[in-house]
Amino acid sequence: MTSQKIQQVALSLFAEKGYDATALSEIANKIGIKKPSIYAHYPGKMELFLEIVKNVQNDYRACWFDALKTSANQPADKRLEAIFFTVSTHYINNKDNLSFLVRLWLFPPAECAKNALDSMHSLNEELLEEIAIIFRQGITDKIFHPESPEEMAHAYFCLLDGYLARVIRYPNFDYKKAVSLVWKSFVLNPLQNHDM
Amino acid sequence: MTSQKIQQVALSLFAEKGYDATALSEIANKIGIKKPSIYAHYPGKMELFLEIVKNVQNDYRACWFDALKTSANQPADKRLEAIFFTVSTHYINNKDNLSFLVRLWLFPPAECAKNALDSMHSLNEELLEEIAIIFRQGITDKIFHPESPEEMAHAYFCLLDGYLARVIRYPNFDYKKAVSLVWKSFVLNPLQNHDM
DNA sequence: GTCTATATCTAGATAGAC
DNA sequence: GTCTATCTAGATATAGAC
Repeated sequence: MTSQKIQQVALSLFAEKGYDATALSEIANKIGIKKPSIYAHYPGKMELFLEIVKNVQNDYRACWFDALKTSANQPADKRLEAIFFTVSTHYINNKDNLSFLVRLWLFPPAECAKNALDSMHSLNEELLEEIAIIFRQGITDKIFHPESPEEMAHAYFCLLDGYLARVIRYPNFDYKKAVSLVWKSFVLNPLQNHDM
Repeated sequence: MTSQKIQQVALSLFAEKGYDATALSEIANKIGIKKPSIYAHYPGKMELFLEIVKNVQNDYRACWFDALKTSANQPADKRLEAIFFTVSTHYINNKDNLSFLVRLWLFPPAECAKNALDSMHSLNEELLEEIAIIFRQGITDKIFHPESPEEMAHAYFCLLDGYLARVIRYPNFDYKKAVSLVWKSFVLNPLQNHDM
């Protein structure tokens, strides 16, 4: 279907160059149609963009809740590690989605900045709370030292977000190797495992 | 001087809305002049942008080398902590510079992407190497376990970059408090300090 | 649904008076 | 160095034939 092809090409260009620097004519050229044909599928550029936003956010949420569900029966520390690996691997294999999402989160188009930030914010708060729950459980189970679970969750996201941002700008890095070391550098198990 | 005022307002707008979404007329309006007057100070929009790039990069480099120099007589673990605090504090107090720099690094304007990425890349490689040197020294001094210093440096930047990205999107967060916990979550001293 | 042709708008940039 | 007036290019979007 042409609508899907438009979305796919638009996602890639929006991810690479951003909303403002991407012309509808460029999208049309890449798929071999003329610019006005796009308007048979989407009312306008912003509507096309927001449709992609919706899909990329749904993919993000799906990836997270899959990781949360799949790891549900593991202890807190192993669970956090599994989620880190699952989410980062997902985005190493979907770099367009990764760039689009990070760009949307940090620097949304000025034209829809307020709404985009609201939706990303609530999505992030939701996941932050899920991670805080795991830290809280880990503290109850005496796997972690008793610190603020919310702040530990923030620290967790600092590392994950920093890692994903690096994936964007160091595309030739050996991620499979790096992810282990990055993860090992994060204190997860100070009560039991003092030798790493 | 008017040139300085233009740069200052342009930096703030480029940081907030990005290069493409910022109009010269908007810059002019904010400082109470008309658009063509800008051309008496800069040959064009891109030249103005690149001038700001140069200054923001110089500020970044200066901040880093100041942190490196000031901490030079401390042991490796304390040194890395001091640098983390110095650099993050600098950018918490200069949010325009922070947004501009992160935007430039992750999503430079399509028009100058190749050159901008080249200069940011070499700047980052330079700092990555400085941090790797500190890790290497720490391994020699038996402060750290013997891992790849380069990869440890990458992990260090993952945490720092993730923290700084979070500063952009959670401006009301208590950073002074958070930076300690974020830092404590990073394994620095496994050979000596097993109790954090 | 796709096309050609065109309307409309806005932005960067220039000319030239003061 | 600043202004008014203008040029030009390129973008979104629309009209209407096929």
